[in-house]
Amino acid sequence: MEYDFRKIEAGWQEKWKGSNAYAVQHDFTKPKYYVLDMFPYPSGAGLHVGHPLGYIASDIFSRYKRLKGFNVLHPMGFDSFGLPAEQYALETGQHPATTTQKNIATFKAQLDKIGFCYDWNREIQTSDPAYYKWTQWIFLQLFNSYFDKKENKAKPISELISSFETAGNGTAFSATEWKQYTEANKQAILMNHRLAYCGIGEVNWCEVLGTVLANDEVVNGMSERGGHPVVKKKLRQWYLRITDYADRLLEGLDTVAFSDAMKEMQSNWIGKSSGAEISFQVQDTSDMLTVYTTRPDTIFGVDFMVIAPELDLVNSIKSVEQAAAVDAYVDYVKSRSERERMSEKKISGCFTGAYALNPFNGRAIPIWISEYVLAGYGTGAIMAVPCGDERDFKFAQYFNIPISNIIGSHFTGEAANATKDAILENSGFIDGIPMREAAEVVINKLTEMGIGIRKVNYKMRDAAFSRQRYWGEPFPITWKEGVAYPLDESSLPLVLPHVDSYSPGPDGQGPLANIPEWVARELETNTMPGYAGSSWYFLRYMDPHNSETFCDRKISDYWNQVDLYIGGTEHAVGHLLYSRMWTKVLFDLGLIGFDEPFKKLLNQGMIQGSSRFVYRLKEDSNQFVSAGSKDQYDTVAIHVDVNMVDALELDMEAFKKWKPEFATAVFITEADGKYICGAEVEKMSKSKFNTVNPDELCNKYGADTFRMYEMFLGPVEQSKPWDTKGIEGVHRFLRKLWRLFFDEQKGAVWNQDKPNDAANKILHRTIKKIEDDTERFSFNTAVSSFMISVNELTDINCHSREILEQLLILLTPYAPHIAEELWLQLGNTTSVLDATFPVYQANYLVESSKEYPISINGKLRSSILLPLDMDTASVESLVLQNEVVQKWLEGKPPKKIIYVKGKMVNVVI
RNA sequence: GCCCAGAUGGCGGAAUUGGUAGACGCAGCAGACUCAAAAUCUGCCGUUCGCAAGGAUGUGCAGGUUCGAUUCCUGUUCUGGGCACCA
Repeated sequence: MEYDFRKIEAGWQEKWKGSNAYAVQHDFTKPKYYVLDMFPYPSGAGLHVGHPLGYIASDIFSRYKRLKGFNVLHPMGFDSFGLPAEQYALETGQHPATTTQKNIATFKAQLDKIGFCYDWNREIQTSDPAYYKWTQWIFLQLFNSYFDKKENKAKPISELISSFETAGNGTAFSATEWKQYTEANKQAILMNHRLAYCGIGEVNWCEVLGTVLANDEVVNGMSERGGHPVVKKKLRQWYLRITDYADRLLEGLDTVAFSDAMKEMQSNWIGKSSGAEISFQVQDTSDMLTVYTTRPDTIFGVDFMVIAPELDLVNSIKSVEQAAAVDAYVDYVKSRSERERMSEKKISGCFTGAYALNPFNGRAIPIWISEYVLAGYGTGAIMAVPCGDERDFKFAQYFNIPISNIIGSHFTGEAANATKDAILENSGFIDGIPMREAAEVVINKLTEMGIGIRKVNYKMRDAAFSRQRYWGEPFPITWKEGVAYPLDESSLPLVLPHVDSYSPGPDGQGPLANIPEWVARELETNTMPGYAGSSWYFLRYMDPHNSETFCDRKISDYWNQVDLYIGGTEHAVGHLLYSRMWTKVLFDLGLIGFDEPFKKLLNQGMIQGSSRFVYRLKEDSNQFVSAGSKDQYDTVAIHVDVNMVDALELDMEAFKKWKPEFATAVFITEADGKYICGAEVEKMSKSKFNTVNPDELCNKYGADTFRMYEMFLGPVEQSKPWDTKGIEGVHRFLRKLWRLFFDEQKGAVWNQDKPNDAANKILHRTIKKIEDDTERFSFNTAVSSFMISVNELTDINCHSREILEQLLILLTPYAPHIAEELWLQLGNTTSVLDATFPVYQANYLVESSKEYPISINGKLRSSILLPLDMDTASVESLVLQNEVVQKWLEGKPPKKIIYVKGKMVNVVI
């Protein structure tokens, strides 16, 4: 009987489906475990081998926890709103809903082939009205809430209104004044408090295309489609007040098991700093220039000011002489994306002709504009201290601005020194004070003078929450006379209407602005961004069909936090921060019982593509030269489909058949007649012809082989290029495992023999290793220890059912199909999915002696077998008697002997 | 530019707490079985000197700490991810 994996896998997938083997019950008496993957965006390209890496890891862990007796929730769904579907609709006229459904069907078929244990009854799709009804509902909760800074939590906005009605807001208006305000006025004030609010933001605007572009669609300041100029345009936008949660998002990091790198990325993104906001009088005007600085102690070292070119202040302070230069520079900056501005190495800027006055000595400080100062951070203006800040120093040098020194010998004039350890010089009233103490003194003085305050600042900005797009959740908002009103909850979902054209609406509005009925109802024409649906989807899986509420509180109390969340680091600061914020809001409003969504986060690495190239001669487009001699010609590298290249050797016949233009290709080969391709690691993408389809591998080798091979590639967290070579080895392993049970000629070879000590030792060592490795997500080493144990059981000719049965349970999470089949063949009547994970027994692994490595001066020279319980003196004397040691000692006594019990011996001479 | 991560044989990787570098697998080489092939099995397999025994050298690069460093520290190079409208 042979290992017919195709029959076995198809058969079991069918049976498991039929028996609802993966249906999850709300058995509140069982301990729960929630394993979640970041759900995919169902792109038209289908699944490639990079997607399943994390899914396989989570599937293994889910199945492992199930064997360990947990009630495991392991759902899957689709993040099905998004730009590519809309783009595709623009190009082909097909409705995004249609193409999205088609793509989802493909994804599901592909996922099912790999044998995942999803409970598809719980599938969610963010573009399904039954789902986004609740996305809209949560948006309304955000809209109807404000952040109470005293209590550091969200509350219903009605509470804020009643406090305005009874006590005003304390400073700006009284209760009486509030009551006299017009409705529009009241709403405008409330808008400043809502967690979801409207404001003005800048977008990438392309006049020619008449549309707003994503950063992705802008290349070098031009639109990707058509290459038209892109400028920034101010538009009304929705925002989420995530900055109010900055501190809690920071503190929450201490309560979750994310990698240190992940925590650091998030905390850098939030970018909390403390310092002061200082207002400088602009010379000969009544204007004040307010800067944010973390170093108020350096105020006497300020040699110039830099303000963001887009600030309105620029226009009011620029001098007549500088006006033309300033306007030209502002125009230049308008054409630059924020990314370009931040990564520009070339120094640029323009003097405004205006001066600010140092409040302590009245010194006139020139005010410049430069693209490296961004309007969105701090006050959009900085005080530049070239002796203490590298960028300021370079700027001063470049523009020949004289540099003052306030830190004495700490500043050489060659480079800035950001030290905080200097004693201040040339610093007026803080002369002679250590910098660390001076900050405090300066802030107090500024506060006294009424021109400065202590200020905590965050780099993080409020999250832009609207898109001028069609394929997203409509906002449940109507506009009446410029005031936004929420729709009644009972009218949800506000269904995305059908459109005939996906072209943008007038004045940068989205396609919804083209629908007369929509506009007539004064509905918001923006839609929500891609991350709206993904900010709370982990909750909906718990209670996916509830039509009364987004998720029943009793149910969310049971399933609680996601115990293990698996996904890529590319979501480090986007999705993860947004979903953490939403969770905190829902918690504050009492809708759920926990305020961090993900207890443990595992980041899977990205599987990159390994591209292959042929080199076409520039002078003759029909000739292709092998990589070995390409330098002798003038060539163009062309991507070729990796599936027709064996390692680096091109299948020349397949290449000729690949595209008609290559049918008569002529090859300049290596001396042995082979055509060798060039190789490069790049992102896996259809356009680079480096994608490998999991379906084909499942067909050829089976899902179990594919699963184990993906794990065997290396640590899940690590990024690596895909290479199909090597999958044979894993397949061979499964066949070898099969042969422990069945012989092709003889049939069953497994027996009821009592296992010997050697077999038990192999089994129990494997139990321990698989359990340890699985717990620490070291799936690659787990696969390797399966290989080792099968090799060893084969070597000792062990076919004992008692051993093999336990091994199958261990293998179930990794290779469920073959495990279930062999389990059945051994005569079991229940599914191996519900078996109990074996318990490791230490007594089989007790050793009494160890082969110790013997080093001389740290270099391995020999080894000696020693009893583990031997005392140090005896060990040392035995080691010294060893002839290799004696040879190295040359009769002299050793300087030192280091004996680490159970590890090694090192003789120092 | 800024933030984060990574680098070990021909290749993917192992070494879990500073203690035998290269487990396991791929590729390769030699052999067994076979009419032949496939499948399977056995042996070899970092580099280098040596007939061998054995030695030297070796974890991106340059230093340092230590009896001992792939592991810790400093600097540096390259590669990957993110940088707020791709998801």
